[in-house]
Order: sequence, then C-alpha cells, then structure tokens
Amino acid sequence: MSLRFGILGLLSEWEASGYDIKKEFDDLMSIFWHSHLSQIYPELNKLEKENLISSKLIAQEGKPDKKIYTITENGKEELMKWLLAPTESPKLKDVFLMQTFFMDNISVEEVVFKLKMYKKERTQRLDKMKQIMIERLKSIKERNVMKARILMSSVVLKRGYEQELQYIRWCEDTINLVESCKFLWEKSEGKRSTIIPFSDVEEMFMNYFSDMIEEY
Amino acid sequence: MSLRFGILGLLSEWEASGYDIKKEFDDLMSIFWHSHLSQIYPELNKLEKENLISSKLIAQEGKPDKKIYTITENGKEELMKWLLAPTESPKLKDVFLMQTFFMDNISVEEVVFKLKMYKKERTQRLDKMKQIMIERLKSIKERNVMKARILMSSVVLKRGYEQELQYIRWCEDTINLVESCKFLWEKSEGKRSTIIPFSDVEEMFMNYFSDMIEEY
DNA sequence: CGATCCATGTAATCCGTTACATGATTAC
DNA sequence: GTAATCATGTAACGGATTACATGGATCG
Repeated sequence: MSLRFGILGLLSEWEASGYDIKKEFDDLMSIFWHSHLSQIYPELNKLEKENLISSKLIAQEGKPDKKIYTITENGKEELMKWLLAPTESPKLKDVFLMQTFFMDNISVEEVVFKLKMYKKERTQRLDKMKQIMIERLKSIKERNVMKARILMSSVVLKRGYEQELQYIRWCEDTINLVESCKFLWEKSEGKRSTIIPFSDVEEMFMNYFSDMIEEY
Repeated sequence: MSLRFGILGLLSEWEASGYDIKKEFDDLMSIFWHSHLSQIYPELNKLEKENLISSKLIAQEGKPDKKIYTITENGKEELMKWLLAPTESPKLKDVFLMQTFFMDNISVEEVVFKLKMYKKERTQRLDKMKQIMIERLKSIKERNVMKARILMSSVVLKRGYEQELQYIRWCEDTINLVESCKFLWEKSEGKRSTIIPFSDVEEMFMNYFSDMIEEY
C-alpha cells in the first residue's frame, strides 16, 4: 500500500519513467523502501487508470521508447491525504536480530564471526551513505540552493546514517560482551548448555545495559 | 522464509502450541518479527509434514485441547544451518521515513505535528521495552541464573531499546531543524515553494549534520 | 564476444493480512 | 451480558519476489 505513495511522492517533484523511478528507489530511497520493476510497472498502470498520474510516450534515438509519467491534481490530493493520515505503528522485521536471538544454538566462535560479518555489511552501507551525503553537500554548496524537499531528504539520509552507525556500535559492544561470557556456551552434561549464577556475570552484564537502566 | 526459523528457534528451547508461539511473537520477539495465527498454524502443519517438528495432542479441562509441538533432530539441524548461513543484506521498510521524505508537500505546522506524534508513538514503545528489561533483570537476579539464551535475548532487547531511543532523538533534532527552517515552506509565485541561498541556512544545517560529516 | 545499460512488461509463486468460522470459560 | 482469553483452523485477497520474454546500444 506504500509503493503507490512512493511513486506519487517522486512524481510530485519530477516527471519520470518507471525505469527512472526504480533508480531512485535503489539510490537514496533505499533507506526506507525498495521495489522491483515487475511491481513498479503494473502499479504505474493502475495509478494511471485511477487518474492519479498521466503518461506520454517519448521516442528516443538509440534507446528504447519510454513512457514519462506526470502526477495529476487528483494524485497530488491523494498524496497529501496520505501524508496527513496518522502513521500506522511500525512493524519491524530484522532477520539478523532473529538469528542473534537464537545464537545460543551455535558455538561462541561462530557467534562472534556472524557479528563481525554483519558489522562489515553495515559498515559498507554506512560508508555509502557518508559518500552520498558528502556529494550532496558539495552540490548544494556549489549551486547555493536550499529548499524544503532537499532539507527533508537530507534528514532522512541522516536517520539512515545514524541507524547504521548505531547498529555497528551495538555489534562491537555485543562482540565484547559475548567474548567475556564465552563460558556460557560450554556444554555440560553432554548436550545441555551451562547455567551459571547470575552474580558471576553481573558486573559486565550491568555495564553493557547501563544506559538502558540507569536509575534502576 | 523467516517465520519457520522463528518457530524452530522457539521450539529449540521449549515445546509449545501455536497459540503459545503467537504470544512469544507478540512479546519480546516483536522487536524483530511479527506474525498472525492464521499464518502460524499452516506453517506448523508444513513443518510437521517436513519432519522438522512433531506434535502431541493434549486434552485440557475447562479449556480447548491443544497441540504441543516439539522440535526434531532434523529441525535442529535446519535451524543451525540457517543460523550459520550468511545473512541476506537487510531491506528496510519504514513508512514514516517515506512520509518524511515527501513532507515538503504539506505545511510546516503539519510536518512538526507529524514528527511530534511519531515521537510519542516511539516513546511508548521505548517505555514498554524499558519495563520488560527491568522485569527481566529482577527475575534474573532473583533466580540468580544466567545462560546463553538469556544473554542473547537480552542483547536483542538492547538493540530494540537503542533503536527507539535514537529514533526519538532524531525526531527532536529534526523538529528543531524544521522549525528553524520554516521559511522554506513559504510559497512564492503562488504555488512553488521557496528556494533560498544555502548560505542562509548553512550554519544550522551543518550543525544538524555535524556528526555525519566531521572531517569534511 | 560477453556483460551491462536502457526500457517495458507478463506469469507464476510465495508470503502476509483480513475476514470468516467455532465454541467453551472466565473476568468485569 | 459483554468482552477477553484459550484454542485451531480455512478462504480470499493483496503485496512482493522470481522467473520468463524481448531487443537494440554501448563498453571493455
């Protein structure tokens, strides 16, 4: 239900083809959404039937023809209605966190390895975003222009950046905690994992969670 | 493709019914996944057909009968294979960030209102997680036990908490930035929004993004 | 000469959500 | 008496992913 508004939002600024829209989704917008061409094209056709966008066919030399879409007044109204509607409470899906939750089932070495790998993955995303931001800033400064759309896309970029940075820090902290709690993965009685008194790990445990439970 | 592993992961620790599993998904696990009973029940049947779990029917007094599922050796292997497999790069979906991206289409007052509302929403989630953590800690201390599963579920809880906290802080920072850049939403020439020289907002802009572009 | 880019789509499948269906017990 | 809890499902629909299909231009 959100893809259509992603498309309408984009077309509220520029006119574009399905192919162009896909590129935007793969670029900056990948921070909050993603979609395949095979979903974008049918959605564009639906939006046109509903009179929220209109199209014109452009012939090109040396390249296939393209269909350029423009938002209609109806479309702008729909977009604004959606922007003003209360946002549904977010339902997160994070496969890595799910894996982490169940990592008592693999060895400590493997846990640490997985955390390091994932940290790497996230670091690459961070670097990419930093790069995008630096280029944006350069271009903004050179052209010396600022407007609401640029501001809002930049604050979204910042949120994406922060998210990556914090995930990386969490990976680091968690690697440290897991390594200092290694012995929890030792198997006693053949198959079952160790259960030890909390007091043995209390200090490092409380240290890891200190900012979460300050006053407690 | 992840729901089945969420179920297998749960059953690697306790045996449970579909109804029990749903409750776990609604509780702590809601940080990284969610699912409906109408999806859980068919998935359980599929998993049983594939010999990854087995069931026994338990008759109860005053309550409907229930089917208790247990993980099989096959199931444990599948779970471990999944835990060790490289994690697919995360594809985020965040409707609120999408809305934010396009908020040049509504008035500043409405932008600030939306940000405040969303901050409230996230604050409620934060409080809930804090509560869960405090109760966990109390129970861990009282029973004086620690094991790998408890550790890993706690680190996941911390990630969830941090995520909420940081989102809230971003909302606050963004409200301030938007309010100090109000004039960008003023319409000039009837319909188009204002374009102003970047130098007019450079200081507050750079301040908001300072941690993202330190050395630049 | 193979890969990637440009450009638009259809079909099959899978995953997820909402609605429908049933029915006893318990708490307010 | 009305809502919530316990307990298990099916059916319909909608959204998202993967596979299939086409074909010229350009780059290495």
